[in-house]
Amino acid sequence: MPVYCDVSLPTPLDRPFTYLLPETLRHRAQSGCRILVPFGKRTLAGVILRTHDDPPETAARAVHREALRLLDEEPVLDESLLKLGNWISTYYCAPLGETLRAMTPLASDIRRGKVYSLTSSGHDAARQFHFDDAAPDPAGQLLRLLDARPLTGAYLARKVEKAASILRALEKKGLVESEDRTAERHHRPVAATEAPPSALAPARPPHALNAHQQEAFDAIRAALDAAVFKTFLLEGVTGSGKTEVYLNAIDAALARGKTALMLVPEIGLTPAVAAQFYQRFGERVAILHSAFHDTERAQQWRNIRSGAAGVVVATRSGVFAPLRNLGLIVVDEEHDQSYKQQETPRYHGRDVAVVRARDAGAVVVLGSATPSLESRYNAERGKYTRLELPERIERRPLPQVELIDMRQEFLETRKQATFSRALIEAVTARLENGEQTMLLMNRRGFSSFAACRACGHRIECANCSVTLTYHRRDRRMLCHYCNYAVRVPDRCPKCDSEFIQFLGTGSERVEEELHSAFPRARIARLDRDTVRGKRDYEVILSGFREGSFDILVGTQMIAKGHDIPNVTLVGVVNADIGLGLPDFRAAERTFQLLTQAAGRAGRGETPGIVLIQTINPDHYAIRCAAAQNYEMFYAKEIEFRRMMWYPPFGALASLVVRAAREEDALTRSGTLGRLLQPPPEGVKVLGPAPAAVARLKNEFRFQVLLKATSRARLGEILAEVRRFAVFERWPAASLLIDVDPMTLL
DNA sequence: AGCACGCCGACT
DNA sequence: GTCGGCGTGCTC
Repeated sequence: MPVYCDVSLPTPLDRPFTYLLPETLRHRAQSGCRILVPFGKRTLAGVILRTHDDPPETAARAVHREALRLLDEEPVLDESLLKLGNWISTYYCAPLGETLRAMTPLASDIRRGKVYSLTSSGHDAARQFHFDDAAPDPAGQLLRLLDARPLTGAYLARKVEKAASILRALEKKGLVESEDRTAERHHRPVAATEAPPSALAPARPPHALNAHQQEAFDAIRAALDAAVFKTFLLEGVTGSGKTEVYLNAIDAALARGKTALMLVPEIGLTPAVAAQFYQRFGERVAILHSAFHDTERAQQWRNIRSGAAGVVVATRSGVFAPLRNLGLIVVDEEHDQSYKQQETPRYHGRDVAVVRARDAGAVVVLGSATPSLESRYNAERGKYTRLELPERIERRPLPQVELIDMRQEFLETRKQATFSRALIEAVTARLENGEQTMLLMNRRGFSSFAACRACGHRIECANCSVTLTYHRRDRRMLCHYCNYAVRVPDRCPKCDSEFIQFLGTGSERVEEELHSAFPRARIARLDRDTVRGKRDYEVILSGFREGSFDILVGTQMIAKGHDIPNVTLVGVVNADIGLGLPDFRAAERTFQLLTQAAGRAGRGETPGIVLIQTINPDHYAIRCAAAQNYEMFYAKEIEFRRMMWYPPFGALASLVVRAAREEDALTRSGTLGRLLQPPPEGVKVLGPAPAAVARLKNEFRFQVLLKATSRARLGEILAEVRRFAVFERWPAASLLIDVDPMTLL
């Protein structure tokens, strides 16, 4: 009977701690179970790494304290998931404890009692209090805390005085909602709201596959038969029917007694997508989504764990779903940025999926119309097997794309207009024919900054080195990084001039201009400002699908994977946003966005057209997207990456040194720079230099980029850097390490 | 990271 | 005379 257990705790201290097991727990504690332990003055939940009888080291004066309570009777992380956690922790330079915590979705089992969160109007209200330190109003304080994440009543009571009564008032006003987690530990049936909508109706018969789909599916089926690890890159143009191939592959996995996992981008997991899976697989489907309440997630998790659900559809963190006997992992839209976690552990869901499948001997299908350079390069080197769907289903044509040179438009009209004459004409025609239009404007707000005509001063955020965006609906200038808000100025805060100019059009303004240009059109907008709650997105989109609107304007949200047959026109208002960003992926992202947006047109019977407005009509990302030619783009971009040592060549990591005091950030990044000078063998070092956003949420940031010839070499250097930071007693949060960064901000 | 302890300036 | 600033040190 083991007497001790080694526990990994969610602290930056990157080592396990040993606890004495009380007798009642000795026969029940297993590795992979969560356990409650005392840690200093606090009580923390950690994951048991192993149980053992090893006596404490005589040299160490360690006195093992006693563990308090076992949270799981059965491991929440089995051997293979613990192993995966170790891999993530090493590869992404994240402490194991924090990694394991990110892998277990059952937070609610620990946090019991009432949990409060903001409603969408609560989030709106919270903005007005942000960083408004002059008025330490307790209601504002609560809103501010909850704006970041849901919190327990107990925690809030400790932080804010009279929290309980204020929360009750806020709840009545509809700003706050609460969830009671007392019934948590009882097993309950799946929440009724998420039940299969028509699972009981006669299940939808599978569509017949066309020749290309069949060929792709046959290859996947053969791999499933062989039951060995293999990764496919399914490259299918927009509208080519990738989903049908996935569904067949999942079917085939189930038929072989295996389970299947499908990952989709954050925004892609809509009730409509869920319904598709329920129709095909009925109650065997579990859905994991970060937008669900903890209770819902916990229930789905148990369905998977118990084996009741053999098909899992999930967003990023679903890659840790407790499936046993895993046969297939599908990663849809594998190029999508939302697969990269933007906090510790900064893992890439797609890459973790491949590693998990490798260990499980499972088959992976990565699907996209615009594969990431990494995946396509892997396919080229034979690491992945390429499958192609070069045609749309039912031989529908790809939409016809036309570039509109907005410089020329200006010369001819002498007007700085948002919409070109051609776009106006095309929208008018759609309105007359009862067809629908989607307009992409990939920037939120009304105008992206306000500047003084007299002195040139720009209204900036008090906490970040960025300009504030004018949001007309809120009647405020907002920071898109920290939510700082100020009233819209009518005079320049610097020189008191009254000539304030609002520059840079955003989606809110495009909507407004559409109303003026087409007074009778029914217009909806889809962006982070109109989509606050988890339902808004689907409500707007299904309204559009059902024909309640003629025009849908929005940010990149509208570009993702929807299939709306009556859309025959896609307009890109400004294709140049993002091209100028100081990021080596700027061209790739622009190409992907434009191609995906273009792919929304002409998915029904009537062919579609796409109009792309740009002032860079010669830029290769825009030209290739207009030609809908991935090959051409890849050929060009891969050469750029090769020349510059950027991914997929070598391995990239971003180090960001941050501190509240500029001096601290400067000296530490300077020290780091000197440590990496001269550059170690096989490594290129860029920086230190001010980060793209040099100040963020009141912290100063300096960045160092490491480009290494090999993964192993990068790992060694990063380990050295971490040892150095610990030795120098830098605060754990002052050094951010991002391995395989997706963005350099 | 939290959370303690510990030593120097502006308040009732 | 206290409250409270954040520097330093520890967590089985």
